[in-house]
This record gives sequence, C-alpha cells and structure tokens, in this order.
Amino acid sequence: MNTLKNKKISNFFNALSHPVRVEIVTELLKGTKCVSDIKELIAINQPNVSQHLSILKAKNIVDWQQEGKRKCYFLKKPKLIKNILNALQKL
Amino acid sequence: MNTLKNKKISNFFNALSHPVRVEIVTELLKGTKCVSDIKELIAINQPNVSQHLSILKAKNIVDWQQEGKRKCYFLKKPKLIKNILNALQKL
DNA sequence: TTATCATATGCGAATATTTGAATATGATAA
DNA sequence: TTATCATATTCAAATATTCGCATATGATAA
Repeated sequence: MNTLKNKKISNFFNALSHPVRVEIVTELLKGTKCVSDIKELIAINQPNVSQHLSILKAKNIVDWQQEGKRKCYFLKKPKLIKNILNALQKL
Repeated sequence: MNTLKNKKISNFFNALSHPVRVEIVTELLKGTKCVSDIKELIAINQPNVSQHLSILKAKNIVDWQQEGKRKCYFLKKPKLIKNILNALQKL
C-alpha cells in the first residue's frame, strides 16, 4: 500500500471537500480572480473567503500574484481541475 | 452559483478525503472484495473498515452484495473512479 | 506621514470526523 | 437450536473543520 501517495491524493480530495471551495475553484477555471471578486461571486464574507483560499493554497491547488492592491488567485493545475470537475458533472 | 451540484461534487470529494478510503477504493478498482479481504490488505481493524465502507456507501461510491457469509463491496462507478485516480497519479 | 482599500489572522463556539473498544447483529453450518 | 464466522453499530475521547467576529497587516495614494 502506497501510503504517501494515498495521503497526497486524499489531501487533494480534502481540499475540494467543501462546496464553497468547489465553487471558488469553478470560478478560477474561468480565469484569475482576486479575493474581492470571489467575495462578490459567492455570497460569503471576506474573512471566510480568505480562509478557504488559504486552505486551497496550503493544499497546493491555487497560488496568487499581487496586482496593485489586490491579490489575484489562480489554479496551479487548471487542466487537472477541469478534467476532474468535468468528469463529475454527471453526478 | 449551482449550490446543489457543488454540494454533490464536494460530497464526492469528501468521500475520498481520507487516505484509508482512497486505499479501499484503489483495492476495489482491482475487483470486488469483502470486508475481511480489505481488513487484510489494509492494516486496520475490522470495525474501522466497516465504518469507512459505510461512509463510502452513504456517499454513493460503493455498494455491496451478499456472498454466503460475506458482504462483497464494489465500486458503483469504477470508470469514473479510475479516471480520476489516474489523473491524480502525477501529484 | 496618514488615510483607505484589500486581504489575512486570531480566537472561540459549534459541529464534524476519526478511532478503538466493546458489543450487537446477520448468515451459515452442525 | 447452538456455535461460529463475518460484519455492523454504539459509545466516548481526541482531533479537525467551519464560521463569524474582531482585529491586524499590506499596498497604495494623497
């Protein structure tokens, strides 16, 4: 049994095991977005957006770049995410 | 925002957000297995195997059929699981 | 510098997950 | 029926997750 690989894989699933994070990732599939964009798109408060983003960052799903005052988040592996979410559309 | 679909998707991810459940599912990709088979393949105790299987059942990942004394578990959507796990091998 | 916009962090309460231990239930054979 | 193998459930303790609120930090402009 490949424990390390299974931990990595379960960790990936864990990153996306919350509906808000699925929604954030779905939005990021359309392109880079800053925190306040995401806050508007999803009706949750700003600290909560930041918390979910930091989970996605810690689990290596997203990264960000500074753009002026803003922090713009993007998917590190958009093709992977897109393929997996597409596969799950039929659920 | 498609809340219901996101809940279904996050629920799927949640089902696989534990390394033991990834391992169980990986074993089931090779074919139907009963509880005691899984218990032997993974070094955890029997109640814990049953608990993880009941989570996978509740989240619609597996189902089972009786075979004599045994309950044999199998993946409900093996192709989907296979595709997703394959995509994550590069992690 | 100070003001302001943008984002992150700390904290606590509520809730959920995970586990082992003990026990219960179900299926089969004798 | 009873004995036994196979699996599930219950419970409690430990740990983790989630959220809102308050506050802190970072970046920029004036």
